[in-house]
Amino acid sequence: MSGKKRSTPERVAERLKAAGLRLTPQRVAIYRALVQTDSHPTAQRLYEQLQPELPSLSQATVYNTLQALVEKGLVHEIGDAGDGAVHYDADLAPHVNLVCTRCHRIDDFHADLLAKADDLVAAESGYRLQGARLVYYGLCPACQAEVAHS
Amino acid sequence: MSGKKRSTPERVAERLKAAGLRLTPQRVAIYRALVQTDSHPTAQRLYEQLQPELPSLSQATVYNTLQALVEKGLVHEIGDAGDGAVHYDADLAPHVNLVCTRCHRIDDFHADLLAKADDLVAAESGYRLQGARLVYYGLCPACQAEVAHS
DNA sequence: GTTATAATTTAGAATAGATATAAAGTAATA
DNA sequence: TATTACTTTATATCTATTCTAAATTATAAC
Repeated sequence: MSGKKRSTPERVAERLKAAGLRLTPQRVAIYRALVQTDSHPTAQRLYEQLQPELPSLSQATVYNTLQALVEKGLVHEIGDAGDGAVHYDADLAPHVNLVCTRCHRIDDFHADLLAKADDLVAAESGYRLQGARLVYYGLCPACQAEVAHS
Repeated sequence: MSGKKRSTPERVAERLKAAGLRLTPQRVAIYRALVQTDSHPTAQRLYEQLQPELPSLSQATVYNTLQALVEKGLVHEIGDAGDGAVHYDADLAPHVNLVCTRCHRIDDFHADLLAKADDLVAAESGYRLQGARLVYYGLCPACQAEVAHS
């Protein structure tokens, strides 16, 4: 809900590497931008924001990179906020997103109570959780089985 | 997660009326379809499903109706599940949505623990909550003020 | 350092979910 | 039944996202 510090920018590169991603200027810039903001930007927003810094950046790269980051579990998709665009968040700690249905802003709300729900949900549902927001992302039991066989 | 009964179809009409919406066959059909399913359909899905029953139905009507239902608080937008389309749910009780990042299905998970979070979030954030899912939809304080003045 | 190669970026075209528009139809009220 | 505002419809349009093919580049091996 505030300009609270999110994460250490210096570790952005190492975290990308640790995830098995090649270290390109585009990826570093996109991931760093996400880590440094609380505003849950869309792909378009990131593209516009990084234009000055990376004039050759293409929209496809932003989308590709975001997809890679989500797959590696470095950022979470928040989904759309009624504005028809997907929002992204690099804050992986369990927290509530408050989505304004009028102006489409997304605020954060941290509450210890919510952390306790994670284990319960995971255990009883059979999902493998990939995040803990007010929407839980994960693989359903059927998909876990299919992935294991491939 | 199961074929659990959702709501009484007979009350679909009265609930539409109580919300101040005109009673058209299209609206009744769309709202009833949402109330009767656990599958969190998209606008497109609803359109296809209702084709046999209402051959003249247009996509715009589905979108218009869903928007009206959301505005009146009769259904919730779940947002997209990684498939680029917005999903809808007529189950207004607080519950977790489990979104599979692979096959994009959305399951439900009810937990009493979550109900307790509502009041806390509402009180401390200043939002007026319109729903309680793992994403909370509502109006932010700024929007509440603006709406009050118009 | 070079080189090889597989991943990545790029620009632009293509796709598809969602919205806007204007005309025709219809529910609700008196 | 007549009126009127609200709805529906079909079509055109918008725009977020994905796809494609060619050019580029990060990484590892030499």
